[in-house]
Amino acid sequence: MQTLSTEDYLKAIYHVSQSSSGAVATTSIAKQIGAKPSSVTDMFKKLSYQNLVKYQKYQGVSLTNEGIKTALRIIRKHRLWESFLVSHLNFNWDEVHQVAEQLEHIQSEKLTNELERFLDYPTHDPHGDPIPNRALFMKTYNKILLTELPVNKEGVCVGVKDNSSNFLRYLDRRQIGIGTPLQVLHREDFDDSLHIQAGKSTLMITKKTAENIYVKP
Amino acid sequence: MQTLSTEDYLKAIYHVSQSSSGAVATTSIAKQIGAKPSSVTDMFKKLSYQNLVKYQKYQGVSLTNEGIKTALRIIRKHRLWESFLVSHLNFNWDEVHQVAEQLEHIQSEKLTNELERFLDYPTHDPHGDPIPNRALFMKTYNKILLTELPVNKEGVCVGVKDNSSNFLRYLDRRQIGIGTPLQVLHREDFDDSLHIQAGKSTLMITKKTAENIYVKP
DNA sequence: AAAAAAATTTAGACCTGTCTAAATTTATTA
DNA sequence: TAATAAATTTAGACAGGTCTAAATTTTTTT
Repeated sequence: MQTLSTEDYLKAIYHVSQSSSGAVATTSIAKQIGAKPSSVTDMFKKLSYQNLVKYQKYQGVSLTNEGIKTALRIIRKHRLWESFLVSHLNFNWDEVHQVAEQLEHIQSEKLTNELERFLDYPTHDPHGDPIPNRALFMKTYNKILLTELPVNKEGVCVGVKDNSSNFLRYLDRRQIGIGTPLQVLHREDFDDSLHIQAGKSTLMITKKTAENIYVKP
Repeated sequence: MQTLSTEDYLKAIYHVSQSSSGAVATTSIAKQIGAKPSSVTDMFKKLSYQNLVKYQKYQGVSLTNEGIKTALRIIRKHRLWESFLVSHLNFNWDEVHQVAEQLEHIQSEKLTNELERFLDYPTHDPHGDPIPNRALFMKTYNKILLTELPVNKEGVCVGVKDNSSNFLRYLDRRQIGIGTPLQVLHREDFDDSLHIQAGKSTLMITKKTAENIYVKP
């Protein structure tokens, strides 16, 4: 049984390790958690003692199998709750994160599994991220960044990289969401901006925006 | 903004003060919370410093208006979540308490209010306890203990005093629940046991059982 | 490869909430 | 009412998680 804090660290380590290769550095977790590197070192030692991470001084950490399982259990809960908030409690996709950060720590297998059933076994959360099932397995389809979609090839928005409220609300205003058909009409060499077809409207987006949208070709 | 612990204490103080008159004693809270009296004293000082309770050395505590409001906000969440667990997640009324103890600490007004809307503004939880509304007001109808119901007078079960799993499952087996029509057919002088009509069946219950069932005449 | 910069760890401190053991106050009983 | 019992508080300690400041190691740059 983990404390709130160890759960937060395991999740952070999992996420950082997904988006980079090799061991996870102290500083990267400090940034993610919002703590000082010295605090992170302390926690690395505790997690190592519990066999949730492999830790070598000055070399960062990597999750053990047990650590991965614990992280996935938390991510499962986080994403199920996000789905619930959007589908039944009138939350917008930019509002769910903060609340799900709290709900993900609730300990009750029955609650988690019944919530999953109630939601009819969703496979993806409101941001397009896959939800681990009861066996902690998740289906990840091969998605690419919108910047990598060849010109004129048709795709569908299946996720976002940046989950900030700012970005998500910006997408709302542009009427881009999960499931929106996307197509790159023209790539501007000068500043890498893109002219795209999004649903029924055409619009211009910057490289930075395109780098945060996942599409399935 | 309160910590988990202060919220637990406020709720405990509220409950104890409801079922007894005058100031709330250190020991009674120690029992309720499962902590040592010395710890309770420490917490009383902290709560007093925050103006959530009035505290006089050796004289126990009483909630301030602010303390009452905070306690009711937690009780509101607790009872809404219990209702949700029973009505949508297949929990039995004896299983909800432990999980609701966790969920009641989630901080999000929107979540609470949307949950209330989703449940269609319930006024009572699965144990018959009233749910404070958004303004923290709750309807309490005048209920009496089954022991106080005159012989042959018809009543309806509207709540239970003992919320333990043991007792609730016992009632399940006897097919007594919220809404069940109850009538005392005969009171046995020898041991105060009662012959009662419960729905369509007649059965015998002890005084101790009857003392934990609330009825509306 | 030496010097400088960046990352990481250690040492010592603090805060919250808890505990035990001892001291004090209040309540009960003889 | 004096003695005893019960309740309460104080004092000092500890564990978890955090911090700052200083020391150490690794990485980068010249």
